[in-house]
Amino acid sequence: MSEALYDLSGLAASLQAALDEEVPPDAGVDAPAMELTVPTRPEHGDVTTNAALVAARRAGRAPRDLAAAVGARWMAGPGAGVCDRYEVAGPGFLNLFLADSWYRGALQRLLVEGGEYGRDVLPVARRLKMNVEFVSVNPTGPLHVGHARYASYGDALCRILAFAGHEVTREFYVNDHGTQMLRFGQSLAARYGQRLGLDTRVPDDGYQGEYLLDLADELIAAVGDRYREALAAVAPDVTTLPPDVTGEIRVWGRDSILARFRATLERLRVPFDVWTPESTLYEGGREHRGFGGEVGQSLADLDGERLLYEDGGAVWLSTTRYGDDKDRVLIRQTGDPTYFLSDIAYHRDKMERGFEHMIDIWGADHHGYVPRMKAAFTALPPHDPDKLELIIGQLVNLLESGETRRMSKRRGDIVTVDDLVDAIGVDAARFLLVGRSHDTTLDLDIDLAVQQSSQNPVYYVQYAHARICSILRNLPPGAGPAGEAVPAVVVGPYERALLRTLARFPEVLLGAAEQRAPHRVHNYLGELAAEFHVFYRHCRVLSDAADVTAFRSGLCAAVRTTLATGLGLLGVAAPDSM
RNA sequence: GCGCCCGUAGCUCAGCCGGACAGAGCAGGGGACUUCUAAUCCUCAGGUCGCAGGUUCGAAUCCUGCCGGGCGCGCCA
Repeated sequence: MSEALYDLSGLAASLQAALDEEVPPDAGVDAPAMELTVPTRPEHGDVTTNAALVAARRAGRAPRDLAAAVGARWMAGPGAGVCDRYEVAGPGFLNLFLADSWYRGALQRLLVEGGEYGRDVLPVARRLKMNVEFVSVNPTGPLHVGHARYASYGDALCRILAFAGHEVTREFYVNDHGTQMLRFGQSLAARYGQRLGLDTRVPDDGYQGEYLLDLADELIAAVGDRYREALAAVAPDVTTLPPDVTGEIRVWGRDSILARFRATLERLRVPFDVWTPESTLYEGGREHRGFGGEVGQSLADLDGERLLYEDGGAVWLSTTRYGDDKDRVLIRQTGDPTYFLSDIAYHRDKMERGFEHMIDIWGADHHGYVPRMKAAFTALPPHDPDKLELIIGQLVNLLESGETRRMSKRRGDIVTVDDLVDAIGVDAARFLLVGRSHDTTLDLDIDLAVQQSSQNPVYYVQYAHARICSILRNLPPGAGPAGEAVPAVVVGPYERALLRTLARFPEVLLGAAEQRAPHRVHNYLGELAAEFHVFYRHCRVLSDAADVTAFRSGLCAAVRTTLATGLGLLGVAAPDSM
């Protein structure tokens, strides 16, 4: 029997072949794909397929008759060695009751694949050179818990996409060019002045947060009173400072905050490959409409497409040509570029870097921006909207003992990522934040999270891993899984259940990657851990029978490896002991 | 007003590219530690899948319309 049969996709392929022999596929018709699943109810078999239901119409046969025919054909062929019996049930399901030999073969596969189990589930043809951009916060203040969600989601997604076979570059776009940065620089300058005893004031529309006082202290430590005179000359109004002074302060502040970002994200186990500052998009290159760099090139491209026009002293892009509901300004009346123009240049830059697919992860408060970004992207060569995928993550509602708490960075009223990690730890935070679909608003009650952190489901999963490590440590010498050899023991119900769950892992990963849904891995790990804990309660691993010990410890090793792989994909540690 | 997301057990949410009597965690009731880690296991209780239509052999899942909540609709980012 070929090794390929000992996993779900192998079984599915052989059943598909039997179906195709029974009902030759119609080249012209795109039939819905058959599915092979592990049913929740044991009487529905070890695995079940809807193949006959899906093909019945095309075959012009009754689903139950077709299921019986496919079952008989399959059992006479590839199923003979791995399946005890089959049943036709319900409207036409084909339920398979697998033999011990299949389970032993499945375990053997798991042991052979080890830590590689589940890797590269994507067919080669569908693997892409991808860029995933996420977090991308203005460097004007600390990262708050909302950012922690996108960081955790984006990071887990990147890990999953890469594990599934894509080549992934993780990127942080730094908005360091616009009005908000200007206000940030002025606010920092004012705080710096205050620390030097001047009566400089933070502008009304500036950043009032106290963290800028800390930053001002650091600035003094770095440059002393270098800007004192300039500030004293304009006090209390910092908005009239010479541009070179605010510029220097702004850049220093930006770099200082970016350094903090890096430290916090590293702590959260969210690494980035590339940090692209918006300001660099304006540097170098030939000028067009007064702008150099990637920005100038983008303007030239769009002019080439005849999509730019002037109105009211501003330069507009005709995004309506590509489905937006109104045109958008790229260059303001004042001559200043809009954020949108930078963003267009940024995406042009990513395309030039050769990515076959780009994912941007944005917060729901930016979703209104999607049509114009799509339109602009499509307007640029190669005019392919499918290369850009915009994922909108819903927001985090911060609750305080049941009451919604509003956060505002400019007011400085925030709960930071570091606060969260201090309170509940990285593992609990990451597991909590990717446990739900990105499409659902997440209610986060910090007090409750702290209170409940000890019963966070993450420990349930980690405990299963630690338990297995302990068991394997207690194995007498030579009693462990004997390499890849799986003894011919009878496979009991708990072992079977565990192996079926293990067998689902590649499909779970594929679904998580395709649907951009890390929470599927999260949920799967809970199921696998539960299945293991049940097995542990009912089956003694270290037994007197050498073959049983070898089989069960092999099974444990496979569970441990899969747990470790899955936890790793979520950025959560897999401890050897707890 | 228009657009996007959500509405499933007391709470927080899975399931949603159609499939067999709707799942988990937490909270609640009752049990199990001379045994490889009790951060565990077993068990009980708990639901008009927001409402109403439609498509289908089959709808929590797809379509339409309502209702409720969140977020947007700047020459801010």
